[in-house]
Amino acid sequence: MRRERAEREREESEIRKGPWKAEEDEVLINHVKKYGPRDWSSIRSKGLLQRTGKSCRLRWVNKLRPNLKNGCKFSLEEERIVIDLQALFGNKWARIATYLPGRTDNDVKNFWSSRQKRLARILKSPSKTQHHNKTGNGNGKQPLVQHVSPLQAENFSSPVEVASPIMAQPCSSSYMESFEMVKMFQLPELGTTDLINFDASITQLEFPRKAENPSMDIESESQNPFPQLPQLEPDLALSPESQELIARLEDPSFVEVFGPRDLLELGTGENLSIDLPVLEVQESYASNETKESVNTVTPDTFLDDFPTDMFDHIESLSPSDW
DNA sequence: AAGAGAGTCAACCGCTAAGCA
DNA sequence: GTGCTTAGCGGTTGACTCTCT
Repeated sequence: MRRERAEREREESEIRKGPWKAEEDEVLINHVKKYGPRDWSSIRSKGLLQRTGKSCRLRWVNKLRPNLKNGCKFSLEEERIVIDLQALFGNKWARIATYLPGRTDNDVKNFWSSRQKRLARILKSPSKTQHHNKTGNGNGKQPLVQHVSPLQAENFSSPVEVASPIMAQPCSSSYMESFEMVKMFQLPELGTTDLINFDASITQLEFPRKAENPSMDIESESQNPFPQLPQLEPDLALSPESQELIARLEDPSFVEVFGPRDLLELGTGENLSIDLPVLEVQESYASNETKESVNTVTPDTFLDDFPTDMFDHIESLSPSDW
């Protein structure tokens, strides 16, 4: 018994852990070249590497595999895809990653957990948000958000608004950066009083063709398979938790963190849709399985991090309040 | 300049399903 | 049918870097 354990310990001590060296990578690559991405455990049994097969596989899948977008931040389009597919599939990172060429499940998972952390941090920091309200340009009288009736909310699904203007920048930046971009526009020139028109204005700046001819997207949108959030009953009593969250939504820092698109999602529930750039997506959405998923949004979706009643009172942003 | 906190990334761990003897 | 091995997946952790105060 004791000998067995000692032997096991000795064996385990021979297993290398931690960061991979370039030489190890080379050995692993050579192995894959010879035998293909399989027989991972044989790498150790042949004495090529002191790594477990599991570790070898992971290294290959996450770092050494060809065509990986290593060191490249998620583009806005990729972010949008992850967000929407997470709402659809739940934490099925490997599955979501199949819609993102060059991305691994680990990438997706890391992206999502970062996002969740950011969200958690924002929701936990009332002091900071209060500070913003006091020191910001606004006098605090004008609400950051305006009430949107269910009827108005329906209009939010216009093609222009659905196709966010600052998407589709390969290998670009996060929501924060894109929001910086938005802020760079001279807001008064946009001559709008609500975010929807504001959004459309940016669309005109960036994608004039699309803005001139919104019907370009109608077709794709009508096929849009992504889940639409259910219309919630207005005038429901808010839980204290929701009231606090709504108070924070009025804070510009919330927008800075999640970006206007996220706020739109929260505000209307009509924007949980994207123009999917990747192949199989449309196809798979047509499947029965996916149709089911659409109707049963998983409990761990981004939106489910919020109390359900809070959406009743979320309203659209006025650019002048930014 | 230094420390704290946040963000990012790579790697490990535990669990499960599939394949096989 | 059962048990073992392997591959794959999702959760978690820890090191490192960046940013802010």
